[in-house]
Amino acid sequence: MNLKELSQHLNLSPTTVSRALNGYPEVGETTRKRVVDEAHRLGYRPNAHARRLATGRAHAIGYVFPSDRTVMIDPLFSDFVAGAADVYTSLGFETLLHAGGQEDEMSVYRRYAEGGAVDGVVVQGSHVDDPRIALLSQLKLPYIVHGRVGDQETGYPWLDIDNRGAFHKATKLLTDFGHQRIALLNGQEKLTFAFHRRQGYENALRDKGLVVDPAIMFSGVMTEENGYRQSKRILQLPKRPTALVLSSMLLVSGAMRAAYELGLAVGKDVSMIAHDDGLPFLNAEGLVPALTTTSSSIRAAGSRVAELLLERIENPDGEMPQELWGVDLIVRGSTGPAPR
Amino acid sequence: MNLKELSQHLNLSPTTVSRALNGYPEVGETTRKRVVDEAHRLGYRPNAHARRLATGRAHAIGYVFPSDRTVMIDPLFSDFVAGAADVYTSLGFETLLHAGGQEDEMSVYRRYAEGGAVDGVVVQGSHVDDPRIALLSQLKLPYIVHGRVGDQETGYPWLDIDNRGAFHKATKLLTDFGHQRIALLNGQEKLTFAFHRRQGYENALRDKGLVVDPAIMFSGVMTEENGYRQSKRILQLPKRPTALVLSSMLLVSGAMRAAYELGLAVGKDVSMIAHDDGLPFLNAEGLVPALTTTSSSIRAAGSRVAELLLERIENPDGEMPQELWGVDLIVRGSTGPAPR
DNA sequence: TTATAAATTGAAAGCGCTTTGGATGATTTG
DNA sequence: CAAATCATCCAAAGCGCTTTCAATTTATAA
Repeated sequence: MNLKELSQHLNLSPTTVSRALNGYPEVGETTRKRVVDEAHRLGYRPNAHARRLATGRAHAIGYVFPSDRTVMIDPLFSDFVAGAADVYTSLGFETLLHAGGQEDEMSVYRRYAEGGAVDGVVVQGSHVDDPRIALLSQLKLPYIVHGRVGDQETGYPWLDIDNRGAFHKATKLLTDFGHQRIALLNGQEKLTFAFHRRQGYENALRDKGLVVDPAIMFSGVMTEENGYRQSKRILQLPKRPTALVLSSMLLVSGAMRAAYELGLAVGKDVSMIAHDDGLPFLNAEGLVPALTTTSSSIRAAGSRVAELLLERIENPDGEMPQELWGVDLIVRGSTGPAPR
Repeated sequence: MNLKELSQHLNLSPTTVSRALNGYPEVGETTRKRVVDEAHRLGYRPNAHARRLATGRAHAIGYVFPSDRTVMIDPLFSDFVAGAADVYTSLGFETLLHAGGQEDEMSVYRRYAEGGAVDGVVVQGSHVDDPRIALLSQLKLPYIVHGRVGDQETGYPWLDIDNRGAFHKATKLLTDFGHQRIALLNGQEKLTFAFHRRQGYENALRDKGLVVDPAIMFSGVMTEENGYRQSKRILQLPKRPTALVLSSMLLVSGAMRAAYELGLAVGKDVSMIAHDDGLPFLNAEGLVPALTTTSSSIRAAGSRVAELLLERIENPDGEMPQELWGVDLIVRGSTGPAPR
């Protein structure tokens, strides 16, 4: 069943039927109703590709994952995409996923731009020094960045959470509790979010005149195992830290394991505070003691990024969105006064 | 830059250029080279939609997620899709994601089938009684099921791991170690994989004449928190089990936490064995003690499913793929003789 | 009542590609 | 040397939709 057949059924021209279905005003209300009803009755669905070819709009958004496995693998990204897919789906857009393959990320963007496969893309996992932005601007392919490119804030559209502020708050809470030696277990610091978190952490330490000690800092892939290993290493140092700041709930999972094993009571012997992205399978409140967190839903960010991108596609010359989300500090049982 | 322009540059007809680029034999080798080189030089990319309209093939595969959030949310699904996306990408197929929205899953399939948006779909999270299979067969939309529909094995294409066998093996290992009371922490048993795992578990118990006790069995969403809560509940029962069989590494994470908290040594006071889907952020070997697992990479399954689906699209009347993957039992430190 | 504007409808020309059914000239065969 | 075969190439007809432009009908104004 295609447009032509449908229009013959109705004794109308394809033109009119097309207009009726797409809500154009030049068609009488009675005919519109007739058309819509019949289309529904016959289960007519317009051919997506024909429409795209005719309109030049793909009605699709692309997510291309860096070939770097450590990124694709991260459950944060899935949750972020899930939030976005919700939005696209409800607005009739497709969500395209591009992962792996020999073709590199940049050339995928080129193909997207020139082949018209998508109307826009979302850049995830932004690096401190990210070449993708320049390319996309040049390609005139609408895009939005989740995160930021290092400290650059102007000239491109982005949505980010205040990672620096969050980790400043988190660390300050600990110093206010009297902690003097505070460890940091961070993500890969080539990624902007981790870079910012480290800055927040360091600034808070410096505010109190505390030293920044690389021996109690870790930067790497945020797996449970790294959380365990690094915590264990750090908590066995001669000058053991009394608190840990962690970049992910997965790291926490490992860190708690290490603490239990070393016989350290979380919230007493060692305080922990982590950033919680709201991963559905790992709940900060469900831990014992409940975990103090800086908290921000990555899924919500995914949805909002999707909205902003669609607006931007609709109106490319509109204002360039640049949203910085505040992060809540939620104090629970895993943080307490420094032991003496 | 489109086909027409490119062909004018070359003083050839669009026909010849198209053929040269797509590897048809009716074009001279010298011209082909000329065409390919020039196309490359000018950065020509065929318009994806035009090609699709002309060929009638979407060159895309759809993944529609059940509106049930507990499924979309599961990191297993992301890893499964990631594995598949790898394959599609490298073969020039797009991966379409459909999540949420008001449109229900079934009507998305209808739209896909009639609008030609995709060449096929993958059914994930198969239920014991899954209505999707009947619909898809009727729609003549090529598909493949990851998992099975209850005990039905014929009449539809599927790839599954031997969940029943895996959990039989796992439970048998424990009974062979002399365990008499063995708890099960399972996924939602409306999902076939969990249903099968339970069967494997129960059969192994019955083999030894042990009772199946609902009091030490759990079925639900596989989160860390459920792992913790249920293990804690079960390990505090008057007749405490000496071993746990778990359906997911996330459950293990919580279960270990519970064990530590109750002062039970894993591998001695309580044995644990879990199914490991190879999630990259939660490593069974990295636990202490290293976890005994039944192990099977869900990512690899994703890739294989993708391959099978593509073959099926290529050749719809070929043999119907039905693959049952064996599951390895890897014995590590978390299992030991029953304490007396 | 007639000229004019407004509301509806349709014919036809794309969108950029693939593919059928020839053409053309070069090569081989009897 | 004529006939048949090959190797190349091209014109043109779609694929199923949207959209411009024109035609027709109906409502409104003079």
